[in-house]
Amino acid sequence: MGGGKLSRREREKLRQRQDMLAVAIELFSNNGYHNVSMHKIAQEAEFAIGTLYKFFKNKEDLYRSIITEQADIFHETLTRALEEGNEEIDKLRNYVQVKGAVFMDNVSVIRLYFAETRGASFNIKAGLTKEIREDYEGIIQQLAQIFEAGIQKKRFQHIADPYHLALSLDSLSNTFLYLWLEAPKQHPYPDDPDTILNILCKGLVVEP
Amino acid sequence: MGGGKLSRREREKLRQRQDMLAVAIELFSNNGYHNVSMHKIAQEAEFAIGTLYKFFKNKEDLYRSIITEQADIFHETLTRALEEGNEEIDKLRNYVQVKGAVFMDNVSVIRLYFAETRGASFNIKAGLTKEIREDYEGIIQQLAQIFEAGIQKKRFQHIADPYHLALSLDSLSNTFLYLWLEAPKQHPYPDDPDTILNILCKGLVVEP
Amino acid sequence: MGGGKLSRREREKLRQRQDMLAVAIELFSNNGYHNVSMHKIAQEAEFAIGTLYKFFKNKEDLYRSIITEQADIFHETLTRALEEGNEEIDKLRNYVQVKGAVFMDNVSVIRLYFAETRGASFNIKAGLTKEIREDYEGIIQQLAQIFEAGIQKKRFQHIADPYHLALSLDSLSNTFLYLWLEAPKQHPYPDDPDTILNILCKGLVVEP
Amino acid sequence: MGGGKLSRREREKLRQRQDMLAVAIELFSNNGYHNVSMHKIAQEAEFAIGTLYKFFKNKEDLYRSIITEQADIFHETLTRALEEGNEEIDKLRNYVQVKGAVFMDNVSVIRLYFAETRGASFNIKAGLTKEIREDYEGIIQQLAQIFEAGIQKKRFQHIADPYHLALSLDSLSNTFLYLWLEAPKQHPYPDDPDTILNILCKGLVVEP
DNA sequence: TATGAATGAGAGTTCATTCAT
DNA sequence: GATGAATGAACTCTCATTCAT
Repeated sequence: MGGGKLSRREREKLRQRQDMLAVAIELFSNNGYHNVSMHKIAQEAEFAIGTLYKFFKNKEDLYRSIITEQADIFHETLTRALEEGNEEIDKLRNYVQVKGAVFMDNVSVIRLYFAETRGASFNIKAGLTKEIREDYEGIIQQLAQIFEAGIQKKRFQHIADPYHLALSLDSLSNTFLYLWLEAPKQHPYPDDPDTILNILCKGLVVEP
Repeated sequence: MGGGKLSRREREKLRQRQDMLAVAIELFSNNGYHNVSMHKIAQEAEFAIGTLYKFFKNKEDLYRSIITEQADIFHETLTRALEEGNEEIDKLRNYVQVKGAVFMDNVSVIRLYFAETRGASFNIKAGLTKEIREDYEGIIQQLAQIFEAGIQKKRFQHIADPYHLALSLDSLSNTFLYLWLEAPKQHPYPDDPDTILNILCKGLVVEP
Repeated sequence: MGGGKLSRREREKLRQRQDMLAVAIELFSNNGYHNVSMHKIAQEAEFAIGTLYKFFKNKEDLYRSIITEQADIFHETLTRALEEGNEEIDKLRNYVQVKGAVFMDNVSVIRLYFAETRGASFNIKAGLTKEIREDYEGIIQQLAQIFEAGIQKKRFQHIADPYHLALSLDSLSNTFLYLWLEAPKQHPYPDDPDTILNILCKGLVVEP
Repeated sequence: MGGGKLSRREREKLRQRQDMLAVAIELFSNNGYHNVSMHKIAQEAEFAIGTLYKFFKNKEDLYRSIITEQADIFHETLTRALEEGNEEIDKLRNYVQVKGAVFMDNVSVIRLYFAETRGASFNIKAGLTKEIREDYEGIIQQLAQIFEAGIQKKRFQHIADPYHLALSLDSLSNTFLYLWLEAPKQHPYPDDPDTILNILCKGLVVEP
């Protein structure tokens, strides 16, 4: 992002950190938090165990770093997607499309993300989840407002509570992402966001 | 259910097994697989640890038993719900209603079920999930056939691939179950299945 | 002590506990708390590490058990010694003699005891020491009262504050115990307690 | 001390060494050998860890340096105190007074010193102690000779073996130093050395 | 047959020490 | 010469599993 104002040392450090995180994401994603040891992560990342602990003060901190950093990226990207476009329907299309893109670019991390936002994540430590869920809730609220605005502007029918509609749209896009995740070739995430929106909106949009 | 030919001994054994499973479900559901020890389960169920191992050959086997047996009950119940009613729309209504009922009666187990079918089931051992997913897939296929039939009978608009519609309906009901799970009073699971079906079907059903 | 009302199981357990404590005392005494690992203790006591942790919930608990249990025995024995005899000088003689006997019977443990009551024990955990030091202080107070009584009865000269005299007597007996500890044959702890008492009391006792 | 032939470089080095030692003394004294890391020492002394290792080949060497150098100062000071004064009683008074002064000026170091000469020095490595104990033994011998001379000159009564008297005097002054250490205001180390000497000598000195 | 004491592999974490820069 | 990032042996502690009683 920014200029190149980091010293060689700092750049090197950042790269090491990224390497460790990348390995950890892969392992956690494939095996689950409790089935991955710090030694395993260190080994796969080709660092000594002590080095790993120089970067992350403990296992939970490493996990927390993954989740919060990745969630930040997702949430920011999605928030921005929801702000672009004038028409409500365009914002929704953006959301579906961008969500697909960003998740498909981060396959490994989404399992962890899903686990934290939806699944039975047994709060590796209570509170971790809280922050993320609040961000997630923020997105849903944003979506809900878009639905509400659309309804008020008579663009959408008032077929359900806007908050429910928001959750539903998110849920539907997740469904397609799951499908794709399990068999990417057989079930590609739709290029056209209307494929997903139609399921929700075919009866939603007020025909002009 | 089956005949009545179980000896007193066998009945006693079965009851012990049920007791163990019930305790394990509660513990796993509240704490997660890795945060529950075999000792804890034995203790809470008031059996010796050795006795627990007489019934389940190891921790994974115990977990697998819970998941598969409970999933069987769910799937059977849901399958039956999909067979009742003549009109396709009634079958769907049944599904949404029965699913809500059965899940709300088994709060503890659904977290585990969700974890296995969707989110962060890190395959306690690969293959566990497979069996359940196949059952789950069966339900979805059944649902898909109902949608397809409805479309062919011109009861439903062909707004999307029937398989996608099936997944979507299931996903929407899950969404409402999650909501209820997190705040039962604030977000009751709708009494009227149309609340959920409308989101999907408002534009789906062909107005007569 | 009491009858034999312990079951075979309980007796066995007690014996195991004693074995573990005995090994731990020896190791801690010779090497210091931080230079002895739980594995080492388990190994020397010929138990699995897990068994050791069945008896003591952690390393500190094991150490605490040693110190408090042994200190209890010492303090009780010394307290009783101070209560026997009519004349103050006899009580002091008793103290010096019994202290020598009890310490010489528990060579290993006294290093640990000294470390906790006097030496620079860096409070394996603050508070451990507190309890023991209070017991120790109790002994000193008892001694001080004896000196005070002796002075009031004109048996002793008032050559110093009774509390200081109490500490001094204790300190002098420690000095002889140290000497004996380092070279038992060359520096036997005096059979005759007056050898020690004279250093303090030659000018203390009022000649009749 | 020696000539003045140290180069600026050498003087600088010496000062750095002193700084490191001073920090280490404080930390070891407050926390104990095993609860202080080399990193902590380096950090507090504001040197790089590598620099610390340039001055001391390992942690033990650093500790050994503290103990031996400080002990040297103490022993030299005490030895000189024992050489001043004509009368034996004055030498003893000097000893008690100077020992109090030097210890009270070096509070931090005396805990370590006590640990090494008496209590729970668990031979950070056997042999460390040896050197110090020999020095200490030297002091005690010197004291013993003073007692012996006093006895021969009929200044002191022969109430006990001179060596025992020497140890006893040292022990008594330690007792008062402990007291002061734990509660400086409540238990000041006596200004008048006779407060301590009387406990030992009230009956020792032959009244003229 | 049911029991639960005993086991020990393996987890997370620390820190003395080294050595390339 | 000074630095401090990197190392990995060793520590404390847990818990799934076994087997003699």
